[in-house]
Amino acid sequence: MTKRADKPITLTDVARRAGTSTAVVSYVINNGPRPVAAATRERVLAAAAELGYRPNRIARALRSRTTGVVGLVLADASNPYFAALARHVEQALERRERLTLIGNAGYSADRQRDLVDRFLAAQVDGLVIVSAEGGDDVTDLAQAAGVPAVYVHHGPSDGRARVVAADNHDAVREAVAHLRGHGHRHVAFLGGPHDEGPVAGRRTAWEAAVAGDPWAALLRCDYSRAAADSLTRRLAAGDALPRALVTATDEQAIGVLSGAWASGVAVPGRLAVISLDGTPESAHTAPALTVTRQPLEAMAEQAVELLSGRDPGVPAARAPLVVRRSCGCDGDQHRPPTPTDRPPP
Amino acid sequence: MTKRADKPITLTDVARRAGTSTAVVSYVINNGPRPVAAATRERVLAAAAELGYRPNRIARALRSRTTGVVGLVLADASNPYFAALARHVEQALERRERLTLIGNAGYSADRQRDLVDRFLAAQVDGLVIVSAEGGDDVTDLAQAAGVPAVYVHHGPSDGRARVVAADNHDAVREAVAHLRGHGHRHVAFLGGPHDEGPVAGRRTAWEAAVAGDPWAALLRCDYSRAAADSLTRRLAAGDALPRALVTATDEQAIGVLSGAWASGVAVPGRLAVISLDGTPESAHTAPALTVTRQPLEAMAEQAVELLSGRDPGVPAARAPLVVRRSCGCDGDQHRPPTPTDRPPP
DNA sequence: AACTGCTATCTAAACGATTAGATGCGATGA
DNA sequence: TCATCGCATCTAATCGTTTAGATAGCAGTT
Repeated sequence: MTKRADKPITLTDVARRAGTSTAVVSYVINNGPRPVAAATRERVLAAAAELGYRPNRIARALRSRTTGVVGLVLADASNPYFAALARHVEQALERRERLTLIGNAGYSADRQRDLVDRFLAAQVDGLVIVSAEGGDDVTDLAQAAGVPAVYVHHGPSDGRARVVAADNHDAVREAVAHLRGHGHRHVAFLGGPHDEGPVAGRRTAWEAAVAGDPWAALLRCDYSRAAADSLTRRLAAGDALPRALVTATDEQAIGVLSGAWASGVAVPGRLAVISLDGTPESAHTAPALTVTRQPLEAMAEQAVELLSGRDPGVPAARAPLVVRRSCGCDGDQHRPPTPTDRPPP
Repeated sequence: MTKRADKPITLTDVARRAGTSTAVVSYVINNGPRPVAAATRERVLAAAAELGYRPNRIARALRSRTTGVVGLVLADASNPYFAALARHVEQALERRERLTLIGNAGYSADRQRDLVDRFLAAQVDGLVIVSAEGGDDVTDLAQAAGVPAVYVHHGPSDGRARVVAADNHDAVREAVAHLRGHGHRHVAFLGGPHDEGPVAGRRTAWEAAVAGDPWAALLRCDYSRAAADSLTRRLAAGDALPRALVTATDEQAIGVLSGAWASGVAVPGRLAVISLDGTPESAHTAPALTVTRQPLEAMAEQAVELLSGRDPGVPAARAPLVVRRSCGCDGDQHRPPTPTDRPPP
């Protein structure tokens, strides 16, 4: 309790107090590479406790060349899907007693590169890159620094980088089949503006699922609520809305919902919707979204595991169909919302 | 381009190559405390560039006792309000070329303390604590380590700690007045389960605004979508819903919306709603929420400014009323959603 | 010629931990 | 009794920067 802000306690202080050298103190603190006599260990522990000693991780990092810090680069922290992914990555790292440096690239390849640069200068032990289409390939930077890097959700496709992404083929097939089960002959798809990326995988999966149906419409817009909202209003105004729609992302689905509401289009009555993300937000839209829930936690866990060099080898978990209201089912309309969707504070 | 992963370039390498001592290299790199002759400076810069030298921030931190890293502790990263706040804090730090260590306390005072402990061990230059009611007071820890700490949104009320929070009095008054303008005599309030915290400030502001109206109902539930959703369903089932409601948070408002939808209650027709947060999500609910938007960016900026010791002295910015649909106005129903709400990727 | 003042640079001591190699010492075996 | 072995511990180098103090060279003064 006598520690002063202006004079932090160091290893040397503890050693002096315990009447040993700094080496033994170090051995005790981290069950060091060499054993210490029980009596001495006690003395050291006591001294450390009395002085309130806290190891200086910076000094440790300098010497041992490992910081216990991992850099997390986000394409867009505003997007709840990415934000949820980030949360799970942070938790997975926390479980392993590592700290998370976070940074937001805002869809800019330059800023992404810059961030990785700064993280590397801070000597991170690893990099997790939650990237979107158009994200720069920073594998070379990481490799030059000898730091392991893993992409999550989307990564360069040249095979040089490790990428963790869920396989959506089954999920999309299931979503389309479910809407067909509601009697919809033609199931449309709302994809992203470009053709690359994991969401393109979703699109091709949809194409496979509706193969042979020339009336199945492919729509495109940005992965944003605003874009999907105005697209929906435009289609509604031109009476060109499909009756059943699978959206690539929750953001788009939420935009569709608000656009439909504003246009007086009933969901699911006039337009049935299933989204392919399943972020927590999807449980409390009006109406609640039926989704195929991405295994975000498993993806985060796998990514962090890959950083440690261990290759879990497990294929990505499947995305289960979560039936709620927007597809035309009763969903949980009459049950209280499930508490697992968002635990109360 | 010849740098190898296994042999990082150090100051010494650059010095050797430039034919100088390490001191001058250091002086050049950071426009050091001493001047360097122009010619020498050129040689050093050239050598550094050729070798691809990147200063080791860990070593620098050890020597100069400043890491350029700030710790950000979040009460709940799942909550979009906190998440948005976190994003703005990260951006404010980014602007000052500082890195952000992030951690999620999950409403646990123990974990919050633990996180602060670990951040301090990592020698952060400052702490930003986005806390909720019940968050532990960690000022003592930070103070003992001589690290500046700032609370955002909510902090200990004993006056020892610096706390940044928006003043909501005017905002609440404005919200109530707006609903009265729509002809509602009695404006109810949905607050949190407890009475402490900044949201209690919102509650007392409401009490002041509806003073003299004995029919103005005070409702309470957790700050979660699920809780507000089921509360709304229960009230609707018992025909006990108010006609006009101000909610303390967006999360609650969104829960009210989904509960109302599931109960067949029309918003804003049967129930008018205004929320007091104004996170980006609120623009794309069905119907779009009328809110008083918290000046999150200003709060983040102010918090980070406080960390640097400068006291901006500015009072918290007011929360402006953003009129959309849920209050009964036309809102932006017929305009496409404003692009500033969520920029497309 | 000796001295003063500058400037540009070098030398070397920190920062706080980790850890290989040296040392001291008691027990064991021949 | 003396070498040998193991254990517990100490000594000191090291990680890559920063920066105060020493130094060298040169121009200007007296």
